[in-house]
Amino acid sequence: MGALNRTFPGADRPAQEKQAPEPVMNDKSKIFVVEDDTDISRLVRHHLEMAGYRVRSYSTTHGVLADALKERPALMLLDIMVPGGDGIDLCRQVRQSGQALGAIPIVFLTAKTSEADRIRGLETGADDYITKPFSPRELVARVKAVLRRCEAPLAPTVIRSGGLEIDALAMILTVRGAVITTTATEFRLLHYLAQHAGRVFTRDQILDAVWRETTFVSPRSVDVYVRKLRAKIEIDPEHPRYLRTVRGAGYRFEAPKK
Amino acid sequence: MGALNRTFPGADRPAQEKQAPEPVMNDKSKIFVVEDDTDISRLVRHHLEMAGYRVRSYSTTHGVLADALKERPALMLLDIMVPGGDGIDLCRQVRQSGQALGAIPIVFLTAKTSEADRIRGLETGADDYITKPFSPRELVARVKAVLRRCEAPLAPTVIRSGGLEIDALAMILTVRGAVITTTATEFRLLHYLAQHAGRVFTRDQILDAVWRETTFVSPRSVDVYVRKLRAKIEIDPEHPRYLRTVRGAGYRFEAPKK
DNA sequence: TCCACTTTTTACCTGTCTTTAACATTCGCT
DNA sequence: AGCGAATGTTAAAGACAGGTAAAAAGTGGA
Repeated sequence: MGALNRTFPGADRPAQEKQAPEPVMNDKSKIFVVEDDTDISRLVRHHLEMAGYRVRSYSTTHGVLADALKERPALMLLDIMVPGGDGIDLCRQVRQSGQALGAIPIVFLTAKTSEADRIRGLETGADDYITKPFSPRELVARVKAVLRRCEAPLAPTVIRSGGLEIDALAMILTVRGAVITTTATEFRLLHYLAQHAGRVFTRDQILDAVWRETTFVSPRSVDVYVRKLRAKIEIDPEHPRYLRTVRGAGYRFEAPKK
Repeated sequence: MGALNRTFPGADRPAQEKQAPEPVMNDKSKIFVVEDDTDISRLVRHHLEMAGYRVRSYSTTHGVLADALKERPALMLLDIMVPGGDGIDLCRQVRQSGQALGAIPIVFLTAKTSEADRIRGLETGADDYITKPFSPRELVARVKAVLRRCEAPLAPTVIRSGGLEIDALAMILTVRGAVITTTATEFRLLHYLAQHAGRVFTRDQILDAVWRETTFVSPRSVDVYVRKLRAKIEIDPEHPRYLRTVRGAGYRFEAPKK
């Protein structure tokens, strides 16, 4: 993905379409946290680090923008009220910083449940909004979710594999030339497995990745969806060649050899 | 709905890719539960056991820390209010116990929805927070999720050794160019031994590492699996060069020299 | 509201895997 | 060589994982 320069900046793009910052790759695991309450800051840092991110903390907005330009974090977590200019201002600055940072995902963090704040935050272009108190699980889940959402355009938008064409942006599945309709869950599942073709996932891992957070679903649901997908994509659903069962482990997507 | 509130019938603990045993190994399936309400305690125990965990219950915090140091559970579920010092204190002690236990995941359990408690709990370093009443499914799902998050995200690389290729991510075994199908247990066994090539393991050590903890299996089962593997990977199963028997001790994996 | 559709659970069925136990063989020792 | 212990081998019973279908539960629109 070494594309150097995409021709046009966000000019005619719909605002919400997260455009991958092509020119300079961000650091996929670095997260900036701007939060003045040191307890919360430590807490957040700890859990993000446990989840495998590298964290840089700030207690004011001072210097954040400059550092961000240099270090290109993957995401910013901003307390909506911090000394030295509040998070909303910072968010706005980031969004206006042009191509360099404009697309970076921003998540607000706040004790307030106030609708007004919430709306202001989202209007400035935040990607999500977490109100304190939050569980670490929720925090990490949402950070992951936002990153996942923003990652999609980075990955090739269309996965082509042995007669399948999975267009994630358009959510269109084409099987050997024919467009096949799928439900949202079916599509996400297929997309996820195909994206990591060759790797085995347990049902639990699949639930984590494909199902929405906060739902607690029996692992056997995965089986049901695999079956539905097989009916749609396999030449002979009795002898699946794309969606392989790995007995005792889970499922694996394979591109069948000719 | 005859089965009232069962979780998933004992079945579904997917054969998790048993990862390399890290320096200090906790007991991957043992959970401590500290809860004074015996009804809830029994309920929790029951559902965790159904999900394949071994549970040790306490009705006060007394002795918990000492036991934890000895038994190294994989996770602790603490009621936030228990007699004999509350769960938050215990959590803090655990977190301050240094390397030994400091990283152990802790999940709070509470009837309170009080914001204050919630924040206090999370600030002491809990990993999640479940408020009563909770559904058994949620309980199990969250415990699993926390454990999964804390697992070492070690990327098992492909092990290549004298004509064998053991790809743990894909769960594919290739022997001198040919893909060989294996059962999950066969694969885990081979993977484990190959990962620690050159070292002898007793049957009991192998059972501990490769079999799931909750089952009690005769050590001779190992012999049977070694035989199956030999049939699949050895050039001459009569004179094994990969899976060597160490009489009186156990087995050892070796990469045969050309 | 009803209807159509998606999601999720549940139960049953089948083929495969696991485990044990019995018997055979080999090894190390005296 | 002979003995006992450790390991190899085999087969069979039972457990279990996964496929499947159908019901139940949830959703959204007309």
